[in-house]
Amino acid sequence: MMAAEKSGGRIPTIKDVAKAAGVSQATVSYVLNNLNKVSPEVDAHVRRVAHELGYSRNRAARALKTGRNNVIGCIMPSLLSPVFPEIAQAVQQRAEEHGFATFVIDSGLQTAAREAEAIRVLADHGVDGAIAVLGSPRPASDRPTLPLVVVDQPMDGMDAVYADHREGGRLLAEYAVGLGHRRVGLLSGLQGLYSSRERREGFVEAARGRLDIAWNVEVPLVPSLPQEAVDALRRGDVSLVVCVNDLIAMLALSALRQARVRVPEDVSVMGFDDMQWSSWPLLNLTTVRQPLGRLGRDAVDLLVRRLDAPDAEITNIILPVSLIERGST
Amino acid sequence: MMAAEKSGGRIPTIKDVAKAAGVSQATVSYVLNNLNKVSPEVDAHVRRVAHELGYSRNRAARALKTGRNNVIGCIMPSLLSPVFPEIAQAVQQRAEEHGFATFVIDSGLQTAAREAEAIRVLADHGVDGAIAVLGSPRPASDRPTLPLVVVDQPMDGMDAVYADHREGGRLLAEYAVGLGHRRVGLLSGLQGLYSSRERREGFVEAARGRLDIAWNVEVPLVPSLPQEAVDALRRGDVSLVVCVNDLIAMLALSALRQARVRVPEDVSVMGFDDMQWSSWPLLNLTTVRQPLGRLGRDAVDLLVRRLDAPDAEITNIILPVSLIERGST
DNA sequence: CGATTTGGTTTAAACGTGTAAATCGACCCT
DNA sequence: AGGGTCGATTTACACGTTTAAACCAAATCG
Repeated sequence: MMAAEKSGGRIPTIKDVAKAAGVSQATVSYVLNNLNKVSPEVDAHVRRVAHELGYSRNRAARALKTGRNNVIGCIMPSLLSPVFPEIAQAVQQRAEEHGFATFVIDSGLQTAAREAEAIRVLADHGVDGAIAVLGSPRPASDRPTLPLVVVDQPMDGMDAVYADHREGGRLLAEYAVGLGHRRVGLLSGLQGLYSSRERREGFVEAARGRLDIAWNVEVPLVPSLPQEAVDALRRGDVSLVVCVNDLIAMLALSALRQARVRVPEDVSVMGFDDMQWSSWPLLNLTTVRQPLGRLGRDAVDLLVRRLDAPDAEITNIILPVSLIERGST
Repeated sequence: MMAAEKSGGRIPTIKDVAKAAGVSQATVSYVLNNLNKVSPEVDAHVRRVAHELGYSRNRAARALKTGRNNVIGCIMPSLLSPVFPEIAQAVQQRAEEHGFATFVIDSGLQTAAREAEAIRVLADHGVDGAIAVLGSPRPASDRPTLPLVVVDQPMDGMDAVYADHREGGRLLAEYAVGLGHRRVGLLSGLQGLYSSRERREGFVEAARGRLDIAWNVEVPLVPSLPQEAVDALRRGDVSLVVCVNDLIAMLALSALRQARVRVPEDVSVMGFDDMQWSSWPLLNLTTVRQPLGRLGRDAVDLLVRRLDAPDAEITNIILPVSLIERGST
């Protein structure tokens, strides 16, 4: 009742507020942008009138003028894996602290084309920048015109933040040796992905001469194991299975369960990521933790910095990882 | 090289294109909006020039004129539970088919305030409408000025699409009776939530006189079980535990595992949702499937219909559910 | 053959905002 | 008292589009 109605149901503009308050549009604009250019009494009055009218600034118009939308994008290859939502959540929270809203986009798994598309859509829809977990090595520089912070891998000419995957692989190997394992199997990720490659190489390097890698199956990102992997697990010729990430570890646990192989009595399993569920008793997964929250937060900080200073020098942030011992080993 | 540069590095506007093509802005606009108002040869020429210049329409400006942003919001109480991402993914895909981009927002679990905030943010940021899974019963009608389609529950005066939760509860009860269970425990959801309430009531109604409900613990949405629930599970005085959703079923399985209770030998477990993981051997959960994908798709269809016809009559879509038998019973 | 239609194109006015520059008073100083 | 300062406010233009209305030639018609 008190609000709206005044101008015949139309949505109020700055002009309406100005008229109602008996000042100019500029004054209203100054007030609402918190530039303290106006006297306290006028300020208060304008604010009251604006509130009474239920006025809110039109984003399109202000974006048009300022070239800023205060929206950032967050491109994730999937929301179905639990890892990415954890990052996305951190991104969103930090972005909000900076006054940005977050636009989460699921770019899907068939990397190259859809990622470029996602970037294009974001740019078309006027976001200020984006943080992205990319599958493809290069971001199809078709439209380089969108400030991007890459997460989970370094990339030429771009800000990036990622965990020390190689060190994580090393930690897993050291721990396995310490536990007295000798023959191990690897469920590695697609070697086209930086993180998968690094993790595997870190492990293999540290394992050299101390662990026998009986087999090594490359598992794609889809949430099911290839038959080859299932066969390998069934073979029972290793005392430890090292997985490129917790999701695959979970699939491995599933497959082992189905094959009636006990964990950790018959075989041990290790993962990577320490996603939220890994600590649950049902999984209870020994794993390498990468600080997913910090990954997202640091990425946002980096992006905001870049938006403020487009010519700042490129920054790479490498985050530490740590081994989490649980019941699967 | 061929692109840009021409106007000194500045990002090209419609004016630049017009000048370069030797026509008026209006003509360019007509061409690029696919209104066929211009002759084929001019059309082709304008397109070529626009492409050469690397021109793309400025969203802020066109939003300013048209009042349409071609963006919809998708408000989810969490992305960490696997159910919501499944819906969100469906929403995004369908929205894209309609030419809308999707803005996923994690409203968090502490319902009321943050949901209103999410709606406000979306409205402020100029989305055309939103589809929302709400925790609170009423959407804080502070700012009703955003077309909303509610998912997972009906709501006065709004389009909604949701599964037949009550029928789902009934199915669970029938199935339990058929299996010969007698004493059951309930891990129900917050009774403030429509879906939780309906599921429980459907079950209780159909169970009346045929099943004894030994206990009933209300579990909040956080991903851990309250002590009371764990104690009840440990008591071992029931042959079946019925959970309000698969995530809680998963927690229950975890707790049972920790207590060294075997499933389904010692006790059976049933869930609700049929989220992606429930079919995995590790869980292998008997559950009621609600068509998560259709939920999202229908919601989007409803929303675009409303955007095109703001005065269309309110529609409620109720989707069927079905029982999925697996190994946990 | 002049008047009317028609299709293609342009002109020009919005859309709602931000902000530099101009304006306006009130106040101070010599 | 008159010129100068300074702070508060307004004027007025720009941002990049869309689109109704005007325009103009060429084709059509009575």
